[in-house]
Amino acid sequence: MKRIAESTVRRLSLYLRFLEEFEAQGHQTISSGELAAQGGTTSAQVRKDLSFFGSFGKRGLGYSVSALSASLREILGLGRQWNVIIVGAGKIGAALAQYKGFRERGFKVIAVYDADSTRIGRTLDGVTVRDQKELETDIAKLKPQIALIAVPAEAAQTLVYRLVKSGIRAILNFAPTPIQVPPNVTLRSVNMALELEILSYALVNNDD
Amino acid sequence: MKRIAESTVRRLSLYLRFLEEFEAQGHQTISSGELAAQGGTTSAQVRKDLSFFGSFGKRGLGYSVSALSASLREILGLGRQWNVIIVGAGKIGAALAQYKGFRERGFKVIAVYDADSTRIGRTLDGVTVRDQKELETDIAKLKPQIALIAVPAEAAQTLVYRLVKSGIRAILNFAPTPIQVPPNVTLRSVNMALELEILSYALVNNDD
DNA sequence: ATTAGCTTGTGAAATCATTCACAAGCACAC
DNA sequence: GTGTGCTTGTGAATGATTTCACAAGCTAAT
Repeated sequence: MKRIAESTVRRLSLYLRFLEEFEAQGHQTISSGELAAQGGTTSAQVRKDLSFFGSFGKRGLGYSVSALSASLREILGLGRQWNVIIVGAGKIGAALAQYKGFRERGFKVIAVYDADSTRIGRTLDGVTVRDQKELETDIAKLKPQIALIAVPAEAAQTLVYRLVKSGIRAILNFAPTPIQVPPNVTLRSVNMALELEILSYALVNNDD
Repeated sequence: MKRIAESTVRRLSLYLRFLEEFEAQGHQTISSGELAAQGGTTSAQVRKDLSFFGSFGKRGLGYSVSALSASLREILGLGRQWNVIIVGAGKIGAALAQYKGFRERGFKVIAVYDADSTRIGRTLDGVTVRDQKELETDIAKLKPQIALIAVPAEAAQTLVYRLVKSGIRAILNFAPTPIQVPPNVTLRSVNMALELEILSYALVNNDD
């Protein structure tokens, strides 16, 4: 299949949220326009996004909420549980470990690691913080598919090498530094200070 | 000035990081190629990004590290302190309130709010959690420019209306829901579960 | 059965972003 | 001062994404 743009995947994920809300409200069908209104996009965009994966609607009627939800879950690979490890049990790592939103979407935090002996042994929402020395053996045993990294910037790249070598193929990085990964590994980064700098730029430059 | 793409602003912010590292290492000048290598982009991209704002380099030589740093800080509006409030003192809000990276870049958390009486009165890194009822009067008095929101999804949109009405013009949203803002307000959203879903998609669909 | 009223799916067009490629400019050596 | 070696700044070309616009298809009413 043709490569799909990340922006498209991101929107599909949003559409799925709305569909679930719609379903909870008891609606049977939804049009591309209604879906678009929720996500701040256009009906043409919605239809184009979906068209990359097939044809899910009925002309004149719209989309079946439940059928489209199911299709999107299938496309996004959400029909299963993903096992996640978190490396770094500082403020951010601990907050992530206890974040309910992951579990609701099928992402289960199965282990948390840190290098600091004062943090090792603590329990976060039922998961005990382990020594990062155990990473390699634990990954071999537990086979997590996704790693979240919330370690200091200096430690991030070295850690990523270790994770990749151990077989991790998807990483979500919260350390405020760019990371290199080989092409068969997917990396996404969330850099909160950088988001604030973009806001700063907007505040200084927007003369609406 | 012509509207600048967000991706460009994001990269400028990254370049600034590298320049600061370079400066700490005692380098005087840097070429677009060196800057690009750090940020995983190309030298042409670096030069194009900068060209939107002027001409900062010397042909044959490259850029003065200190001069370019200063220019980027100026462009990004970082030559000043920005006052930030955080609404929501749960796990994520509390982690944000204590995150050192903001302060280092000139973003000062001056107040934290919550609706839950068990959280009100707690102190997070020198800032006491206040009742969200005080938001309007506090904003009028303290004039923060930026708000971070870390409240439950259901509460987010209503909160944003209140913030906008009180004069906030830049919002960083961590609540896992899309938010509407008027055109004179800049909104950015960080949705962690959504990032994981993009990783899920990649895991299911990448056959490298 | 035909019509009216919607809504999809999708090529084509338009817009936006990145990469190419090269003239112009600077520093240093001789 | 002339030449050599780099590196910038930038139009032009390419590539990617979004928007447009409309034929095709479905439902329900008559």
